[in-house]
Amino acid sequence: MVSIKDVARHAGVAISTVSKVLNRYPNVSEETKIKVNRAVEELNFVPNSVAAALSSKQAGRVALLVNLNIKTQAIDEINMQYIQGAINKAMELNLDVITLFFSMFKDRSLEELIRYLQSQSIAGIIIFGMGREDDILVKLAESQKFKCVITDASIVNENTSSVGIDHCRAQYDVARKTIVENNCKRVLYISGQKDGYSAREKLLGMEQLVEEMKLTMKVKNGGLSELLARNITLEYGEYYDVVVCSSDLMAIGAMKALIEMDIFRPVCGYDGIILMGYVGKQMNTVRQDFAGISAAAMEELHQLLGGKEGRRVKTPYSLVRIKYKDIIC
Amino acid sequence: MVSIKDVARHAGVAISTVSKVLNRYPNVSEETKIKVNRAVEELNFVPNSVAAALSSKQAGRVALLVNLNIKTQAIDEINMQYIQGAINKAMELNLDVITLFFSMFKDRSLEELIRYLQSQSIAGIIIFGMGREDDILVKLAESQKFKCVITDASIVNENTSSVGIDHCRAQYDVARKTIVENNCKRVLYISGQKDGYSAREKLLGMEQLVEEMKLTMKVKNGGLSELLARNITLEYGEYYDVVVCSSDLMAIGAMKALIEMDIFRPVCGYDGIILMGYVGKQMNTVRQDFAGISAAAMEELHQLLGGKEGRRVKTPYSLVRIKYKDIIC
DNA sequence: TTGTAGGCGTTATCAT
DNA sequence: ATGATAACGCCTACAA
Repeated sequence: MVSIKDVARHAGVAISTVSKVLNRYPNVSEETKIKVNRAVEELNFVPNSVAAALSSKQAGRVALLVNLNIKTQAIDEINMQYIQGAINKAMELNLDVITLFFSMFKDRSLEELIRYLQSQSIAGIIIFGMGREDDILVKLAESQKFKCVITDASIVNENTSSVGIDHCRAQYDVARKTIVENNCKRVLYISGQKDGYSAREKLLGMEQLVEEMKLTMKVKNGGLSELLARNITLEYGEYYDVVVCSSDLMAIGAMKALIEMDIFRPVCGYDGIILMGYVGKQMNTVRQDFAGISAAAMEELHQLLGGKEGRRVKTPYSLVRIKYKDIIC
Repeated sequence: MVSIKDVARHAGVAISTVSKVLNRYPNVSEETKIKVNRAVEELNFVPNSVAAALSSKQAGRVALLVNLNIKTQAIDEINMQYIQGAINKAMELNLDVITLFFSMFKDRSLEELIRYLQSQSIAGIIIFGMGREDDILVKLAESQKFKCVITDASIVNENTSSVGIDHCRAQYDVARKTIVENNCKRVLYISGQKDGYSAREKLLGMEQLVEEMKLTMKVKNGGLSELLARNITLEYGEYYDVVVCSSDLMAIGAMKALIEMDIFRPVCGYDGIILMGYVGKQMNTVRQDFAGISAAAMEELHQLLGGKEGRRVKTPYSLVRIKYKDIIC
């Protein structure tokens, strides 16, 4: 393996000089820069990121914490895009990434988790799909031991940013569109995890809408479960004009139930997953660009690692209907 | 951060002694082992794997190479299970993992790829879902610069193992079952990527079956594309008794086409993905335990890193029908 | 502006 | 059986 030492020798300068050039320090003459860069080229030198990570605590090792729910593989799509977007952006930014799953820490303490991350020389973490029930992770962010970016939540402090779409507005938008299109009055709203961060925001959006349009609304907690949403719909569906769901999976459960009941009610979902195209009936939904969100999260983490303060970053969304013909290829 | 040095001091021994205890070297007295382990406990010491990786080339850093096809997110399920199974097993075995995607190396040379992996101190790699067209990866395995495990292929050499189910038998089994159940004679077989490793094996299984049962068979290349399978079925479906597909996605495409054509033909798939439950019509398919396969792959890589020779590892499979009711939760 | 040298936390090779 | 000590490859004061 060709090391910085070889480059230094080849270029006729000191090791530290090479390091400075590589890390774009000021106070290096154009001339030596060129010498060094040529040596790098000629030797095909690629810096060893492991050594870099060991040497400086600043080095960008990043952990992805993914909330992988084994039971609903249908939404692996979302996590996969999260992972993909993050890793690709990380490569661009020259950050090293390790991927971890919530389940790995289910019965570990906060301290253990922190020690594990430290043993991996992790400087920053991104948490995907955290809910209120994942209290270790909430505490992890609040401990501020690491730079931290969270999607779909709203913890913000000096070392923590949140990235994601405006759930309140998005939920409002998609529900309004569906309701107006179908001229509905009585809304059955199947919400997500109780006490989830985004669940609260979405509910807020619904309440605004209800007030504004003078609707009536029944709220049931579907726990992000397709089955629960199905059962709720079987029980209450016929008494309402529209079923608004805070996730596509629940929307699918609701729609399948309605089809079985042989009654028509418009249903709208939330997320924009491909699976929506396989259900037969089209529904309005909110398309989030998950890969984009996680790329933005990585970018934001990069900023935090560079010393910037935590903040809230809003990402764009759009309203769509997903058709089978559009998604197959 | 508490380091090996602290442990040494706390236990009243030398650093190297601690290291020996931690890595289960022989020639350490019971007494000192106990002393050291107590110190480890008391200080909550967790070894820094980055430093270990830097110090010893043996250290187990592993790269996952995943073939992520952005266009067919429906099968992210498979890759997600691969990733999950591998990472969980790696944690068990104390191996560090980084995840990479084929797309990152699309227009890079083999040498660049090797250098990149070396710069990450990677000792072993697992390649998921490689096809013949990914020639860089084939060369990567053949270069033997790293210990290597491959799923769904069959490169085996001193430093390379292959892990996966017996595609020839599995394809034979699922097709036979479907054909016998429906008493078919004329088979339309939609195969996968031309020249893919597993595609060849599956075709072999079909040819055996055709000969054995005295069937006639037309083989069309569906390129693992739902759309292509759909079009093939639209064109040829009616002239055959059964449509055998070498992937679930293609089976779904075929089934949807048949439903549109309003004719019934049994269809069978391959992989056992959840999406099969959303199509409405049940089909026979081969269920592979992808997480199990990748766990086995990681285990095998661990063996290779420990000095064992490459080999072929067969994993189990089963024939199933996936029903909507079974998969929702 | 450039170079020297110490350190990051381990592992591994020697002596002892 | 145990302990110094030199790597591993890089970063970064600090000195020149």
